[in-house]
Amino acid sequence: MTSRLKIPRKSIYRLSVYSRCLNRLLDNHVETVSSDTLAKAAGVKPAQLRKDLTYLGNFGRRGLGYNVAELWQRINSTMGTNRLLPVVLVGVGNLGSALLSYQGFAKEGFEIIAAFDAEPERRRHRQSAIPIYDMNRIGPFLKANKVKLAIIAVPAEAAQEVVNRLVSHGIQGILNFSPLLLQSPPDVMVNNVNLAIELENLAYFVR
Amino acid sequence: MTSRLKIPRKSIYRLSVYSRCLNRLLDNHVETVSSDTLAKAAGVKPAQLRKDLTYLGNFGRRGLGYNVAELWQRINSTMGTNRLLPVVLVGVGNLGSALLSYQGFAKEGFEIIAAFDAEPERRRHRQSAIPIYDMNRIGPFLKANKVKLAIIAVPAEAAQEVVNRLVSHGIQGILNFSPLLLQSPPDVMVNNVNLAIELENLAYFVR
DNA sequence: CTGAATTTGTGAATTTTTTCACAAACTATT
DNA sequence: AATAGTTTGTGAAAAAATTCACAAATTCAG
Repeated sequence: MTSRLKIPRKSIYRLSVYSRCLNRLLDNHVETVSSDTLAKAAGVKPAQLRKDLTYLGNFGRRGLGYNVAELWQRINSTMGTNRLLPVVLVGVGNLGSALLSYQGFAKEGFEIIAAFDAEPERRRHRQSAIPIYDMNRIGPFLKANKVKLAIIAVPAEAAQEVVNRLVSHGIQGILNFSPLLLQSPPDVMVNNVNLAIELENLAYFVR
Repeated sequence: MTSRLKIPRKSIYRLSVYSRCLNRLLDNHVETVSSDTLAKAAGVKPAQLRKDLTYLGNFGRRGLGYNVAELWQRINSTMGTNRLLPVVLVGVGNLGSALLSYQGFAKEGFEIIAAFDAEPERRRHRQSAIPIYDMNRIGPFLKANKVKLAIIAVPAEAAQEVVNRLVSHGIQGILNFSPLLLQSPPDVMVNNVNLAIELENLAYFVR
């Protein structure tokens, strides 16, 4: 029941989507929502939504639906989103500097506490409050701050080396924006975001 | 056999990954590659790779592997990546302006030919050669340039309206960076990239 | 040319994910 | 308090995706 590790990866992913939809319902002071309504908002089938929610326990009210606040609570405590999670960014080029000033992360419970770059002095042009350090300081920093998550947005040719380094310093999750497949130990989870692939994928269907 | 619409979505996605791996092999003047080697590079199982490739026909040589150049050809002609596809960007905020200067797209066969924003005069600070227009000029532009693909990176509250507008002007594929589920007709394909969700997903497994 | 070693292509088995469909639980109304 | 109307929770069915495993094709070394 509460054994968290059994929740399928895809369900986890969708739970995030639900949480986001719930935010909007909370904003609008909606108290109760049915699987049908929420599923529509999240772009999934109602049965799938209910199936996903059963991993969190049973707390819907038949005939009425789910209490928005409670559902939000449950999802977020399961996802561990209630505390701000420290994250570091590696690579402050075009994409990296955009991610630095991207407001979205903070809003969702993540805090980029520092950025690292091979040439930090080149990146000083931003007024962001987030410090940008030289790569060679990353090891001690990660240990001192117990950082477990990293976003990497470095050029393809540097990516693998960065990963090795991060892993050796205890990083457990990596969000990779480099257009390259990264080798990593099985206990380190890597999520890849490849913008070019996303577009290509789209282009195929468009013809 | 050649009926393209039958290739599963996920296979299409992986084909892009293979193509990218092949690029590197081509750079290194490797002539032949086995499913085993390529699969390893792409992070999939060999059997899955071969299964995916059967959608493109049979052209591997048993005992030897695949001709790198031919395989690349086949994948790219199937994916339609041989010609530069025009794309527009809507929303030139933090993320949008990063995408504008992101070199990756052009390298992969896409060309952002224009950007649009509700307040284009605010966005003039970049030295990019790509013109930034006011949103109200988007309709005629899309028609004149036969643009079928759009990237949207606008705030959540504006996203749906932008989609409606794009769709009404013939856009067929949308790469959505807004943290919101978009309603769209079934014949318009939307790929969502939600950075916060990716991180959250990672965070769950990290604890 | 022969035989050992590779590697593809693919039906079939397996696993995973999604969907169905309906009894049970509850609400709301009168 | 009875009835009609919702909506959940979930086994079971279906569909989709992945993996297995092996015959057939081919290479390559000697």
